[in-house]
Amino acid sequence: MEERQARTAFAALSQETRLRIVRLLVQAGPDGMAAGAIAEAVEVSPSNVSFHLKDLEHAGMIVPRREARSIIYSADFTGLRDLIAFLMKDCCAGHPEICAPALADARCGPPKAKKKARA
Amino acid sequence: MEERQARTAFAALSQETRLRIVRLLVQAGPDGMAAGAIAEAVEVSPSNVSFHLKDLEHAGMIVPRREARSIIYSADFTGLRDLIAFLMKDCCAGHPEICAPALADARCGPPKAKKKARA
DNA sequence: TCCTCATTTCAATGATTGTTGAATTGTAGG
DNA sequence: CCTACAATTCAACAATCATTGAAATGAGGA
Repeated sequence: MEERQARTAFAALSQETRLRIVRLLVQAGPDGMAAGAIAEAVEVSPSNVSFHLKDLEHAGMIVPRREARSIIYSADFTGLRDLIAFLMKDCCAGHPEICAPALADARCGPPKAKKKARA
Repeated sequence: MEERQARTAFAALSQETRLRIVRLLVQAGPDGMAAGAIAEAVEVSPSNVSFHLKDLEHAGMIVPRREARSIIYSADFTGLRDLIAFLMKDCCAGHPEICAPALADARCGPPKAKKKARA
């Protein structure tokens, strides 16, 4: 992933409404959600959600598809994956020992049995 | 990491000069670099670099220490690590199989022997 | 103490970005 | 074809952010 594209993605995720949309769509999974449903869920006007959806799409964080009268958006897992990879490459550049703990800490999937309070 | 803090970090990394500073400091490692040296490296005015350094510090991406007349900044690997963890938690929420490839792809350390063109 | 160097702070300006409501496009059903 | 509905586009305005140069702070050396 290029630096410019990464910056665009970071900018997209830095805005409250947009980050909420992304998290919502990640939760929703591949099925995605219609623009209207997203607007309702995040409580912003249709035109505003449309504005942010376009931004997220441009940033490669979500992907749209038409379905009847609705437009369904879903998380672009490839884009998210690439962004994580970009960040890790930077962070780990020459210092793998420092970033290795991130992997353990991020532990994909549901928490199995936390050892202590460690939110 | 809280969502609000993550947004601040994303915002910090979304700006060209700031992202360049972070990457520079990651490369520099724990020794870090003086503010003046950073300004020279990224080719912006001292006051401007100071503005961005403050922002990055606030975002938890870099950490300052005084050394004689200079102020030395270095990458905050803990902050970067936490941001990666935040992104992975989101991305992987319920979909570990989708994000797992990110780990292999980000491969900490120098590339060993790429199989093909896979930019 | 006085002087110098490194960095930060400040105020002003220009540039981006987010929000709003009205008008528009595009899809489906009667 | 006409109506209803989903979503987007547009123009305008408010708000936030980046850049600049001058002035201020703070640490060391003479």
